[in-house]
Amino acid sequence: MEKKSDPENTFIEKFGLYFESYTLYPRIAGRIFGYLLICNPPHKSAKQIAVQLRIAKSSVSSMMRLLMQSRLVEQVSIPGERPRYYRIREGGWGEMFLRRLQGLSAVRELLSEGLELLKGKDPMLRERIEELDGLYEFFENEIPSISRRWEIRKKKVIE
Amino acid sequence: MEKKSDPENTFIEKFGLYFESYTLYPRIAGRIFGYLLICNPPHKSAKQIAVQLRIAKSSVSSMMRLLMQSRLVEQVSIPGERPRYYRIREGGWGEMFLRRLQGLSAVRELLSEGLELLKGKDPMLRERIEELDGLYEFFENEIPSISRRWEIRKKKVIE
DNA sequence: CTGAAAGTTCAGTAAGTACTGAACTTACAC
DNA sequence: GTGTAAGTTCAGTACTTACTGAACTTTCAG
Repeated sequence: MEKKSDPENTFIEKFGLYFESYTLYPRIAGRIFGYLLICNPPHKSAKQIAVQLRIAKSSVSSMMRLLMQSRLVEQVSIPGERPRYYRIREGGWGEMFLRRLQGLSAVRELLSEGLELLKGKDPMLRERIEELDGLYEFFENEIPSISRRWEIRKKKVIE
Repeated sequence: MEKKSDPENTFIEKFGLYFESYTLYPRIAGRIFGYLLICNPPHKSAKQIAVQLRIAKSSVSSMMRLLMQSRLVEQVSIPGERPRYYRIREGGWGEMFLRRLQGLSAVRELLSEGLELLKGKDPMLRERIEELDGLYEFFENEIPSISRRWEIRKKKVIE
């Protein structure tokens, strides 16, 4: 009988909670990702994951789809072995991170609708929204140089 | 009888949904914030908000507490008038935005627990986590210069 | 081919949270 | 001071989403 609160499980549970609040994916997806971060070997089958985390294989199935779609996880096939294995996809998290940063300024479209509503009224009334919009405009402009520096830094690490 | 889908309400509802998914506050808090972004005059009492948005005054009360705590909204008092009024607090959103960026790298602590678990094992196994940690380390280092540029840009707008 | 394991789908339930309404406390205009 | 409106609290309900289990389809080792 396996303990439920060994360091591995503690890490997995914490990561699940983190994942839930930062990525808006279900906790269970985060547990799986957390497990794939620390398991040995680094690839596991759906069955192994279900058994290890004590979750339904249907949950594993749908979470795997989710993690594959978001390109955080990839499949590995092993010759002569029937099940497919899953492992963390290199660079996947970084790509998602950047995608999220880029997505942040999507709110500007909504804000312009707000400005539209105040058209013709006292310009002072528009300042509330313009301040907010200015922030996202600024941030939008920051992204390209951030990603450029990130690419450079990645290369340096490889060398 | 007031229409439910005039442009104001559409904006408020959209903003509520946006708020919910990006700030992790309840949708109703976003509706209130959205209303305070477009209302005229820009300050409203709890009662006015409750009536306008057709929500319980208890909800307004607790959401106001939330919005005040996060410093997105501030109170205004008007002499000879009993109710307190609320309005968008200048700079509040930007401060929250920065706080969130700064908070992002909190995950590094968790990641170091993960590395701990792989101590003594094949160094290759650690790469999954180190890559992730490297991303947050990079981003952490970016924040100061981003906030510096944001401060500069804010000053320029005032001039 | 074929049986058995791998993998998917989906209806139903559990769990968590947002929101309300009613009962209450507080504050101030008179 | 006092009555009334402002404002708070909280138990309960409604709503949403996560997760499961069972029934199903697919895949492949033998």
